[in-house]
Amino acid sequence: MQRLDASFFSRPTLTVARALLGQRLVLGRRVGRIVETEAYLGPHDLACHTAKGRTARNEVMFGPPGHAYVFLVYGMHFCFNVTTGRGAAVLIRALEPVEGYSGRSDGPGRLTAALGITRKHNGMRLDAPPLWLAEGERVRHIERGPRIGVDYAREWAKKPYRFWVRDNVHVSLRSP
DNA sequence: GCGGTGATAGAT
DNA sequence: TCTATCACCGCC
Repeated sequence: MQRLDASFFSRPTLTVARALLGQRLVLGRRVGRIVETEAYLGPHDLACHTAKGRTARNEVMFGPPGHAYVFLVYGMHFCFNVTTGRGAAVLIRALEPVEGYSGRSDGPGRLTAALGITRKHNGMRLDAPPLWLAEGERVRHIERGPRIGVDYAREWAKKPYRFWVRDNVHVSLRSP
């Protein structure tokens, strides 16, 4: 499988969020195809963690693009993001299983559990094993809508920064 | 629709 | 130190 490299991640965050659809996320022998993403644009985006300033938790988002930003939410679920630099990142929300694991990987918490992604992967580069992204197949139809669970972000909550593969059954079910 | 769960950040 | 809050999920 062909690895995605720095030139892929060093583009505008919305571009990367769309381009990640159809690509493969690999951890060890486990492989999933990305079918749903959300863009978090940086400190000016009130839904983005970096909107509250630069902290130890979100530090990796200010580093070079193409690294993992992993955090724990609600005390039990890890969320996996791909950094795009300058305080921005793309949340991976759902995977279609390809090989190496069984069970569901629709939803940010479920996909990290399915692949075995935890806090220890935070800050890792994504262009080399064990955790990396590989070229997948082209996506025919992309749909977009508001991001999930960011109602606190006022007008930013309505912006259509969530992207998914049309009619794919592995897109997470929660309605906007 | 609501509770479980714990790290985080800001207040005290 | 205390407390509100949180890119969620599973069971009611």
